[in-house]
Amino acid sequence: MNRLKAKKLIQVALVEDDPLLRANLAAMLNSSEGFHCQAAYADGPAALRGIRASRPDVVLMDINLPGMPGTDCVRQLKELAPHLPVLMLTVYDDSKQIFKSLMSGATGYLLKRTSRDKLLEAILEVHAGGAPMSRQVARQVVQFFQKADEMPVTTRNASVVVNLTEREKEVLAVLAKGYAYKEIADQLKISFETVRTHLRTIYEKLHVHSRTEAVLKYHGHEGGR
Amino acid sequence: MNRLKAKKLIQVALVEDDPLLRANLAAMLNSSEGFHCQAAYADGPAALRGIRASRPDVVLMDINLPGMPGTDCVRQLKELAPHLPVLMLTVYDDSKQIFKSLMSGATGYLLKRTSRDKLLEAILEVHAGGAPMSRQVARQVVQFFQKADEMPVTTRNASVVVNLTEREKEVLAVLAKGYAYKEIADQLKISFETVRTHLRTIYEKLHVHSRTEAVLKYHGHEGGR
DNA sequence: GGCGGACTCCCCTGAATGTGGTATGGTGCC
DNA sequence: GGCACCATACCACATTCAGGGGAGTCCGCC
Repeated sequence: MNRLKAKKLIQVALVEDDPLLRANLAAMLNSSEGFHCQAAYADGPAALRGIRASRPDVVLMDINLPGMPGTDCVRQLKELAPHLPVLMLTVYDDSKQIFKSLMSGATGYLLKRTSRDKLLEAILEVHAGGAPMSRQVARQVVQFFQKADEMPVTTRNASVVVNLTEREKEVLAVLAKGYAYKEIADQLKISFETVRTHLRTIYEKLHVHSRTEAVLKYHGHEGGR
Repeated sequence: MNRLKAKKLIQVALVEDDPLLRANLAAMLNSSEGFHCQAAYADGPAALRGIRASRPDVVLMDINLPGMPGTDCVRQLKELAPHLPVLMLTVYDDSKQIFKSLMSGATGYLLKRTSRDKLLEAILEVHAGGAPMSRQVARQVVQFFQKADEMPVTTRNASVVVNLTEREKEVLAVLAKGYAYKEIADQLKISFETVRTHLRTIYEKLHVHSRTEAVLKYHGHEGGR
C-alpha cells in the first residue's frame, strides 16, 4: 500500500516491552513512507515521561505491559494529552480487555497479527479521526451491544442452552455447580462414563473445549475469549 | 480495488425504499466481481418474506424504511436467521440510531456516503465474520465506552477475593475467563509453573479444590455446594 | 420393519489440572 | 541483620478432563 500523499510524517510513539517486537515495529514504521517512529518505550512509566515531552501524533501501545497495565497507561496518557490517539495492540481478542481499553481511552484496538499494511492503514485512520478496530474486535464490540439488549431477560437456559437435550441440561447444571464427573454421576444416578459422553456432546454443541468455558457459557459470561 | 479471489459469488439482498438508490446499489453489486444482488426489497415486510426463502449471504439495509423501521426489521430478520450478517446503511451518524441498530442485531453500520469500494470491502468483511463500521460510527462507539465509566462486563471480584494479593487476583481473573494455565502464563508474562504456584495459594485462600469452584466464587455463584 | 435420536455404558490415549515439595530474589519492617 | 511476605520458578506424582473409538437399549415416526 502506497501513501504518496504524505506531506508530513506521522510521528508515532511505541510502547512495547518485547525488545524484538519493538525493534521490528520501529523499523517497519521508519521504512514506510509517511511514518516515523519518534520514540519507543519498554514500559508505561517511561512512555508517560517521554510522551509528555515529545508529543507524537499517534501512540501504538501493547496492552500487556510489565508493571503498569496498558489500560492504566492509556488512562494516564489521556489525562495529559486528551486528543492524542492511542492504538492498542494485543494478541488476545478477549472482550474484557477490549472494553477495559476502550473505556480507558484507547482510540482503536488491533490484534498483533494484523498485517503491516493494515497496521499502517489503521495509524492513518486514527490520525484522521477514526477508530480502527480489527475484525475480531469490532465483532466483539457489536456483540456487546447485542448482548446488552438481551440482558434484561436473558439468563441461563436461554440462547446458549437451547439445543441441549433435557438430560444434557441436567448434566450441565450440575457441572456448573463445580462438581467433579464422578459426583455428577452419583447425583444423577448414572455412570461416570455416561457423564463423559454427555459432556462431550455438550461441549460440541456449545463450541467449547473445557469445563470452565462451558460453565461460563451456562452462567451467561460469554464473549470471554 | 480488485477482488480476484472470488471463488463464489456473495449473494446480497437489498432493503431500500428509494427506487433510484435501490437500482443503483443493485447495479453496482452486479457489476462488481464476486458479488451478486440476489434480491431487492422496498420495505421490511417484503424483505422478511423474501429473505426467509432465499437465504442470502449478506443483507444491506437502509435504516429509514417506510412503515417498519429498519431496526425492527433487523430484529425480526435475526430471529429467523441469527447468523445472517446485516449491514445497516444510513445518512445519519447519530449515536442513538447507531446504538439502536447495533442492539437490534445489525452486524455493521455504514454511512450512505461510503464509497463503492469501501462498501464492497465492508460486505466482504462482514461476510468473513467482521463488523465493519464507518469511521464516524466507530468513533461514536468508542466514545460510548469512554463515557460509560462503569464496567459493562461484570467485575464483582469484591467480597471473596479480598484476601488475595494483587498478582493472585490477576491470575484468578484470567483463570475465570476460561484460559488454560499456559495461556495465563503467556498473558501475564510469567512461567507456567508460577501460574500453578499462584493457583495453589489462591485455592487455599478460597477453600476450593478445583478450577471450576474458584471461578464460581470469583463470579459470585457461591450457593453451589 | 427400518431409521434416527436420546440415553446409557465401556476402552484407550494424551493433555490439563491439583497437590506436595523446594528454592531464589526482592521488599518492607523491626 | 533477621524475618515475613510476595512473586517467581522448577520437580514429581496422582487425579481429572478432553477427545477418539465403539456399542447396546428404548422410543417415535415414516
